[in-house]
Amino acid sequence: MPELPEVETIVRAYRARLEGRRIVRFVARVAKQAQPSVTALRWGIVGKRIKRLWRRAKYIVADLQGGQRDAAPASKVHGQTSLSVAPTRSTTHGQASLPMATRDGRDTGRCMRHADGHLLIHLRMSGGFDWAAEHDREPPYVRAYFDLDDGNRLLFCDARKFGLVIYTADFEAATSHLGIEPLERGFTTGALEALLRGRARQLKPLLLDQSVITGLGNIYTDEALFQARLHPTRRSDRLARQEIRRLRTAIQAVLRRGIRHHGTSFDGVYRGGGMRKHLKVHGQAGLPCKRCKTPIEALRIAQRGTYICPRCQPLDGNC
DNA sequence: TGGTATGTTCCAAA
DNA sequence: TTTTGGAACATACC
Repeated sequence: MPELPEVETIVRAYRARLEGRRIVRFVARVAKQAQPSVTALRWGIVGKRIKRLWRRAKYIVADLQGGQRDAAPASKVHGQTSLSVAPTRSTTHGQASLPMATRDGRDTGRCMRHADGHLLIHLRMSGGFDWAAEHDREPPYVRAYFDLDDGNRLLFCDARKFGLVIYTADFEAATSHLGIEPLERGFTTGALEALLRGRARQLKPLLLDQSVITGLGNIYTDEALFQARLHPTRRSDRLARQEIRRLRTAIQAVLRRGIRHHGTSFDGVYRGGGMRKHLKVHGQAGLPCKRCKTPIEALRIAQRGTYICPRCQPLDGNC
């Protein structure tokens, strides 16, 4: 389900009911989906208030604020004796200690617990949110949940278990691998030109690379390349300035259109949006191109199903 | 049964 | 060094 428009849609839908709420309990049922660990995540988020809910790339981000003396239920974490030491008066200036392990696994003893910090959630292939109260019985695939101070329970559902729930005290470091936001001011033709000319890669895998441009996934990449009339295997450093301008415009247009329609429903996992019926090439193999009536072709590029109009998106020449 | 799936990461090969 | 291909992750669906 989730590319930028789907994540943005979820953020907008949940913002009003999450901002200002305090997380009073966190349960993870699949340990590997909680990072850096279930214990560290619980320690980082429980007792804190969600100051702001927003999106960075395909991550749902909750800016956290504060923490209570009894915030982390340390003594209730069985088998974690190192956590049985409750936060001391150091919480008065916003920090407490948390045992941490180094990369090679040694316990360094302690590091600082930040009063604030950030909760990041990545939905990967099949993740999504839900409210417990909206069901008589628990819906399927609940992998984690958050109890809030207003009595509500936010569910993190994820059939394929690829999604991630992350706590970080250093947001900059945690997101330093991410590229430019395509809907922000800085995403100019010049900025895109620099990104494209700086490497010699095929367009489609380059657009899917989150360290270059964030938010595009398989569907919106196909749509953007179609709108820009560019073949997905064109080399990034061989586009004319005019083609780069078209590509920038197309990327922003398809993402904004996706947001406007609340994203794209797909394979029954995500049922939110209506963008599906506005797709022009993705998943349309054999159907006539909306622009020139040529049948849409299905290709395999970078191991991803890829859809193009062979006439509108020629490998060389112009449409 | 086999192929495919909206994402990401890691490793090997070119 | 950079880029590409393949596999892996876990599960559902056609």
